[in-house]
Amino acid sequence: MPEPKYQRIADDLLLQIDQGALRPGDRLPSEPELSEAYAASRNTVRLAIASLMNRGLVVPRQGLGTFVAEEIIPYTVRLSAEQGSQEGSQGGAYVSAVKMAGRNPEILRFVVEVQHAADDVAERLDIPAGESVVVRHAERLIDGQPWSMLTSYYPMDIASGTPLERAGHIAHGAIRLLAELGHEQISYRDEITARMPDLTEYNFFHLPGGVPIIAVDRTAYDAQRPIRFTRHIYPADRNRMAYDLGTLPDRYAGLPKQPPRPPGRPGSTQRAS
Amino acid sequence: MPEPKYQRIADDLLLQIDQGALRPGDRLPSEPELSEAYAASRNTVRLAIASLMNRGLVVPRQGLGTFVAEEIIPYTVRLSAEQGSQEGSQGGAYVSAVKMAGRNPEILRFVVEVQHAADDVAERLDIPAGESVVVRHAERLIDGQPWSMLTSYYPMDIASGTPLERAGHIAHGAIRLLAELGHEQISYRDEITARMPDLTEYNFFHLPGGVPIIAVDRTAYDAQRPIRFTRHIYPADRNRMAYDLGTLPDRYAGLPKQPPRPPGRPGSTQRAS
DNA sequence: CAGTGGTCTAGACCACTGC
DNA sequence: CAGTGGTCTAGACCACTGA
Repeated sequence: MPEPKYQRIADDLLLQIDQGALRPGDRLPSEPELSEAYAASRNTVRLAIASLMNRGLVVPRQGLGTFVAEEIIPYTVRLSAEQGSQEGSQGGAYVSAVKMAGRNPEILRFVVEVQHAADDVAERLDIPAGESVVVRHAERLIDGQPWSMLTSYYPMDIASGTPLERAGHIAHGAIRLLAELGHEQISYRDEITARMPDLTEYNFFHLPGGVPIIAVDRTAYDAQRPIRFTRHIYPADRNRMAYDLGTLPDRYAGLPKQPPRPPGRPGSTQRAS
Repeated sequence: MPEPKYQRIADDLLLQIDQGALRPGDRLPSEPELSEAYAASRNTVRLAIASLMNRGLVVPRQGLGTFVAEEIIPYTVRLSAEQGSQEGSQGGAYVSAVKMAGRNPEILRFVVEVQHAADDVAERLDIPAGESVVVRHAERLIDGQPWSMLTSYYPMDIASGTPLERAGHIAHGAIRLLAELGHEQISYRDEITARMPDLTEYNFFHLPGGVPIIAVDRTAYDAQRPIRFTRHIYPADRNRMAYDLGTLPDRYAGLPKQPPRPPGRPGSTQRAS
């Protein structure tokens, strides 16, 4: 048997989804129905469905059935700073950007603490591993939905004795505060990776199966040294990151309202089995 | 039973991996062994292992056993252009950048064709959907390993009658050629998303389970309009994207040689179940 | 209530690996 | 060859949902 039976079933369902016979929101045939239709045991049918779940194509709902995943309109996060208005982190920049997009931002579970720097944090801040750092953690919502988690790390010698090491919001944003402290942010490096979520992320974002997260690690510098390291975690199904480099022609400078369909390799909609 | 048995087994194995009792490359106990140890059926054990596979933590090898996934040192892709040396695509920029990192670049399956623009491509190029576009597709290797796939789309009126619509490499890179054609690239927008791989990507990259791909969609502009749209696909387990914005202090300007451990939420190594 | 997916068992045969 | 994971069956009981 060159093609396992469960894969044939999965391919068949996939085809129906791709061709539109099953549209987003539609219910799949129940497991007993599929079992009958393909002359397979229920376990085999479940294997097929599991492979679709792992790719985020279908979502099971207890007592109801299994449904083709709905398409989500991604929110575009602009990560390149316009001149003069550097992008903040916990600060007002996020709130105003989201409001401008006609959506409602909230901030949850704001936590401030002192930790020993892990290897990756220490390397970015150019301090010895294990050194104390001030950590500010926040969880953001948009329109009541969990949208991103972020954690900022400040070198102790910069944050110590400032509002940064105390809980609560920073009046005009952390970047402004850092500048007043003599550490004007003049550059940053972003490092972007993607992976499957860990348990915390999975729970916070209510992620369905088959949805990775995008991690944006931003190291901010003043003229001499790193002044802050921030890790943003975004669920990949409802976010996309954007960088504008150079000056775009005026009419293309805005962000698209209605983003086109999510990227795939055009001309082949087939998914991995 | 608040905790299903298969999840308890998965959590237990996860703990052993996190705590180092099982290190990368180690073989897990065989399924019959686990079945015995946890007083569970083999199917239940397999359920537990499947959940670890879906997160890319373990890799099964037929006839040998199931092994803890090896760590991979990611290659850092610098996506921000330095002034004066705009980043190319199929061109020499990639080859020289990789060589500079002491690795061996190759290009596979170079394909050039004319297609009708899909919605997303048409929107980026600001042309009507279905319009003809010149498509150039390439697959890249580094050190013999599949590393990225890229597809560039050119508006017909720009590429027509030029080397762009013919197969083969462009002498000094496509950007230089575009400039000579009167379309100097002065800016671009990158849009970054992540998702699970489709079948083509899965096969080309030899992806283990639980590894997403990163898609970088770059729209390049001259002073007036979009002149090219490029979609890069990178496997997320061996690549990270980097943007430098502003001028970094000299000693921090280079890319890190030995990247630190992959990002997670520091202080909690637990993964989703 | 009947129907759905979630969990679990106890078997079976196969293909592949290293010895 | 014996041991591994890959596939598959035919049952069972449960928790959850909507009517």
